[in-house]
Amino acid sequence: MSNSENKRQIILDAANQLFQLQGFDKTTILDIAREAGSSKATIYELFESKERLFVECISTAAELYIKNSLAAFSAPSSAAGMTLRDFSQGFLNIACSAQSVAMQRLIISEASRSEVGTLFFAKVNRLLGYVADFLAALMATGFLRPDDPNLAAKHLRALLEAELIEPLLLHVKEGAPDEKDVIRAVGRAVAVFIRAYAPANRSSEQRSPAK
Amino acid sequence: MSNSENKRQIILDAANQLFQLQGFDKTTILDIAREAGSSKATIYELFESKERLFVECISTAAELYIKNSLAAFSAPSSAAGMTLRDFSQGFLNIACSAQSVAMQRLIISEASRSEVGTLFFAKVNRLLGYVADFLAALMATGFLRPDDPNLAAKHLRALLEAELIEPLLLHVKEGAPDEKDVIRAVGRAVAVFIRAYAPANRSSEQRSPAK
DNA sequence: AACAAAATGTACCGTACAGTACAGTTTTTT
DNA sequence: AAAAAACTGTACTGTACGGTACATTTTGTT
Repeated sequence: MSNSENKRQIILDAANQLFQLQGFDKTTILDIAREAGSSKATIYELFESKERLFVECISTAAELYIKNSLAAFSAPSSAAGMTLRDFSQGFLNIACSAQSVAMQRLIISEASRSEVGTLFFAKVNRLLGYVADFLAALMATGFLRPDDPNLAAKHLRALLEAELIEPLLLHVKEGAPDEKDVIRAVGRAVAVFIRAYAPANRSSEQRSPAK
Repeated sequence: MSNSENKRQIILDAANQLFQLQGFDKTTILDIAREAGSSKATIYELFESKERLFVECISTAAELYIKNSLAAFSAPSSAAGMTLRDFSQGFLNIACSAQSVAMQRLIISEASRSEVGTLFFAKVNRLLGYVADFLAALMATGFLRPDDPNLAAKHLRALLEAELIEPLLLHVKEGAPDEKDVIRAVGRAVAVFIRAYAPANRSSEQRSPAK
């Protein structure tokens, strides 16, 4: 029933949960063992050290974060019905989730001690690369003015995160915001982004690219 | 020579430096005592606990962060020669400094355990309030389109931080970026901001408000 | 049922640190 | 110079945890 691969996954899940809930230092190996219904000895059998276990947790969580954010790009109606809003909505929803916020806090906390910072940075850049490609396409169709798509991607992300992320990261608000609030923030951010990157002659009132 | 107030300040400075360098957990009271040329006993004479000492450090650092960011607003040529760029330049320079980055990392790290998150959030909101007032004035003069100035302030800040902050926070890059790079990032962010918040009829090529 | 492999619980080692107590030393005040 | 105050170094308490070793139990296989 519970072969070695299962145990490993169970321990990873437990560790992930506890790290996100309590941070790296305050989570002990014994905590993880108990949560996983396992033992210290088994954890050290399957993982080299607490640090390696941690890195593996973060790596998995970060990969999930990126993959979920990219979901909009691999939707069936990819080329046609894809809009800026679809991606933005999906991205901000993911970014505001309790999981993602906890992960980001963890990564920032341990960045100076661990390799997780570099690891996450690389994954985020991959994500931004995809966004840049998408924006470049919009520039090619004339929906957006021609400009550096990589810069535009960073600006879009920044605008999306402008309203909701900080209070979560600073633990002023707990739990993901209402879906309604996310949608509204996305609307405001995307509107500003489109105005900023609109072609020179048109400054607003254009919603859908290549519909 | 060294009265009680001096000792207190010396200890605060030492603690501040070590907290920023090593984080809360890895900095011991003995470290701080040694760095301050003092002793554990004296620290516990002057401060209630390690946590209180920490909060006082962060509070001071955060206050300085805000005050420095606001420097542009209290410049002598305030009403007249003040431009969006002046503030933006000053703000991003501060925000990219090793001090500020370390402080932000510390705050995020300890936000779930300590009151520093709420404390910092309040101070940032105060800063954003001033920025919003300034932007409201620009809207009144017609340099910017009328819109929610508080939202505009958040968007401006987000755009300013879009390029340079994350690699610092994630410890991918160390030390403040070149002044030149900061200036360039400010230029790009401000240009995008102005386009986004430009009045409906004009979309670019307008640089100075109320010159 | 018998054997092998995996997993568990416990005890242990070394280390580390917040906070306290205090005796002795230095500095300041009178 | 004497008295008071501030400061220091050290030792101690209590606690905690990463990692290892191992004897015992559970699980899976033939």
